[in-house]
Amino acid sequence: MNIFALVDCNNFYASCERVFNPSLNGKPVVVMSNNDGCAVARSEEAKKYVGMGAPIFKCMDLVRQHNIQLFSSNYTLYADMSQRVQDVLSQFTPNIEPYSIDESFLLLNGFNHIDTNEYGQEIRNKVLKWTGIPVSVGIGPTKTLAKIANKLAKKNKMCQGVLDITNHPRTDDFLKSIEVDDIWGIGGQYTKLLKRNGIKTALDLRDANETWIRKKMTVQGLRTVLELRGISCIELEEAVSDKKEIVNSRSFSKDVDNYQEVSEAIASYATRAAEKLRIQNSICGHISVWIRTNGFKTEDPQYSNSISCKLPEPTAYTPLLVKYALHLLKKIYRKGYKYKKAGVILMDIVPAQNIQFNLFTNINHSKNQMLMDAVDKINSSWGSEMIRTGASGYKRQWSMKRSHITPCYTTNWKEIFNVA
DNA sequence: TCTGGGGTCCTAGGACCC
DNA sequence: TCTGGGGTCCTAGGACCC
Repeated sequence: MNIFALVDCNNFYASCERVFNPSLNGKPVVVMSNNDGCAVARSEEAKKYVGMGAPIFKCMDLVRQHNIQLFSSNYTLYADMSQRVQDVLSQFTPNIEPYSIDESFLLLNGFNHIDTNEYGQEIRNKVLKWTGIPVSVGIGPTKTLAKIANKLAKKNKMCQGVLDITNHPRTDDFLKSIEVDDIWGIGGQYTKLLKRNGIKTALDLRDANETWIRKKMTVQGLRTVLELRGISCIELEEAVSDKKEIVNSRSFSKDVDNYQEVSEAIASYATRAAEKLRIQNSICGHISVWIRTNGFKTEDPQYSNSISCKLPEPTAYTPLLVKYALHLLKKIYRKGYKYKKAGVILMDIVPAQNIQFNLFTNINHSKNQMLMDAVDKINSSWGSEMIRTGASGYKRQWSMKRSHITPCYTTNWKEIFNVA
């Protein structure tokens, strides 16, 4: 039998900000999404005032009233802190899967001789001591059950942040206390479907009819049911796999009503997507571009469209990808709308060594490659977009708003010590 | 004034081929 | 009056995750 542990950082982004500013301890802290749009992380103290995903501009009264500390998100900092947490976790087992920026699955097979609750406490204490980040640990025989155990460990003060529900005499009570929408794999649509059919808790779902579930919720739903029964269907994925699709998209900080600015944004997004593509040493064969107006402004005329094309040969060469992205944008751009959001998607991604040169194009691949290597090196040491294509603009008034950003404490000493 | 961004998997249905 | 069937590939869209 497998033993999975899910280690989840508590209120991760808010906790990261606190590590470098301990005066925030005990105070309500909220970290905002890009453009300082909505709440994406809240300290315990802030949870009663600001909902998850709540638009911040609608909460400003409460923010002032309770002196809630607001932060723009700083993903450079959070990614580095995430790596530190993983480094600590990897001391506890060789089998580890970083699942998201704030969660990791650990496989504890063969650890039968130890008390898993104690081991969980050790993990918790060491991560806190070495990184400053508080975590919760849930343990169970499947990933889905480990997720549930983690939820219960967070909810229940008595657990002190750790709960193992493997062969627990109160398993049925535990499952009964979990609503279906709190189960990993059950989102809004399936919750509606299940509740309509009298399936309200994890216990109900565990005991549901397999055939019905398969028919209504595909094999993925069936897997969830089996996992609730303790049958492990979702394995640990230790190898970090290459992305099959790379997306770069942003909302603009203001409405944009001219082609020039939208095209700067698209060029800039294509540039960033191409960088990510090269980081995993891949090339792409398809590119897609989309734009849309602000759906919240129902009084404005709305437009949204997307378009994609196959590239003459797979590439990771920024100038070429920018050229195609702009070519596609021209086809879907319509005058007379106020645009709010746009994106570039790279698809048909394969390893760079799989390149099949097109006999009918005349491209100097090794020269292009050397140029991209040089640009990537410079940008990674001197800051992203230090070198960029002219098409991505100079003034860039559309670019993201981040009014409450903290320094990249762990990765940029120049910034911290204010060196020019 | 102000409402995030980046991914994966599965299925149905159309296109196309023999 | 009569108008095939089966396989495969691709894409769009829907569901989910953090």
